[in-house]
Amino acid sequence: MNTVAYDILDEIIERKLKSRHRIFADKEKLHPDYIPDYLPHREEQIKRVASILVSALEGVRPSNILIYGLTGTGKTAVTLYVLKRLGKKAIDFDARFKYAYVNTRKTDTTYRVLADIARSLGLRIPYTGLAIAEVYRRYVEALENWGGVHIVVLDEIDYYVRKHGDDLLYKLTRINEELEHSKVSLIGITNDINFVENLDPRVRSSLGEEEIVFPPYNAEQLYDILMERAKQAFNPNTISNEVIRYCAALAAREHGDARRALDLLRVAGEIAEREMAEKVTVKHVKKAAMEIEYGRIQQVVSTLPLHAKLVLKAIIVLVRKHGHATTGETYNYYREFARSIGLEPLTQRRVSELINELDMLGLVNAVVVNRGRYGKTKMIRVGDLIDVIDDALERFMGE
DNA sequence: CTTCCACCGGAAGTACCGGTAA
DNA sequence: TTACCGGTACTTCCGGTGGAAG
Repeated sequence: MNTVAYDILDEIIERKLKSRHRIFADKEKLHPDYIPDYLPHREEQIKRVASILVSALEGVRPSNILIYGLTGTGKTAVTLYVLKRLGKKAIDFDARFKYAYVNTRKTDTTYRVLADIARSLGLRIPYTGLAIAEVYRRYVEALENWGGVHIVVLDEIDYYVRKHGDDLLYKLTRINEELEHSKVSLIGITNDINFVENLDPRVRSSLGEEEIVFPPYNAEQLYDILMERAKQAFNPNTISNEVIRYCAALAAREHGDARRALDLLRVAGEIAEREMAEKVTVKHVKKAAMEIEYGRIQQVVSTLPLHAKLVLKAIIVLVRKHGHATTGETYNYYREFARSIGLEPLTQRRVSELINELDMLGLVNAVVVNRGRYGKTKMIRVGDLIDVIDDALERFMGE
């Protein structure tokens, strides 16, 4: 009896192990953070970035760079690609060259941004406890002791500036005035082109010494990108041109987002593998599109603070009833709901902010409207994913 | 043309937490 | 141990506002 159970288990494990390598040869090649050796349709941008930064190898401070482009247009990939190459060359040239990369959406406080920059020089900075001025002091000190060219990449700076203003940017653009033996160059990456307008003019002119625009990819270019990666990521004969073309077309519809296209391809492959299919098909891609969207919602909803969940629930109930909701309606419903489960409700001011946060997370759509005599409020709507959101909400309501 | 609704959203402040340095 | 720091998650206060109604 036992042997039978083991046989079954063995078989499952064996089949699982076999199937794991059936579709993918090297899934890493499709990972969002992977930087490939070849970036199709970005030769221009690579040249620009590289020609600006090479002077670092001679110890000369390169101009600051501001990079614009929508999500998934290769901004981060190109920047890191050039910096990595330069880092290797620096060894041959015996040049003192280092770089820091900070995504200011993920690392979204002044302290942590500065700490990460300082850490890239090998400093040990505690997670908390120090004054920001102290972290800055240590960074400057380390730069002076080191004496090289430090390139600081601030990715998605529009998010940081919106939240905390441009004080840090101002400080960093002027840091060279305090330095004698070292130099610092900044590379700002943003997908919001308008964001520069609300920068301090001094910061704007300094950061924008050089500006590079990354246009969106079209379907054909996306196809080339996917093809290039698919060759490495998939086993032969597991994926067709048709499937790749389909992924490219889907992503092209969304402002030519290459990351999206690669995600689709990777998840489609995972689904095919799970289903023990021989090949990835268009059907798998369609499933992947759904799975990515559902997964995102589950993830976002599950990490929402309790009161944000209650507010979201209130919105869903009201939208189901009337097709839309306003801040006032939402607040009244939320307040009674919170009281009914023995919670002290938050203020309307705070709830108004929570609604904005839900909007930014893409769970709801809130637009400020003026209804004349009937006042000014936010019109809140929820897309066709309302049922998916509600499902996730029910599942994670008890934290 | 003026009123006035139903909010918006900035500013300042409070409480708390996890942490450091000396 | 004590003084202090930054971040989070709020509250309190309040001036501001576009446009339908009067």
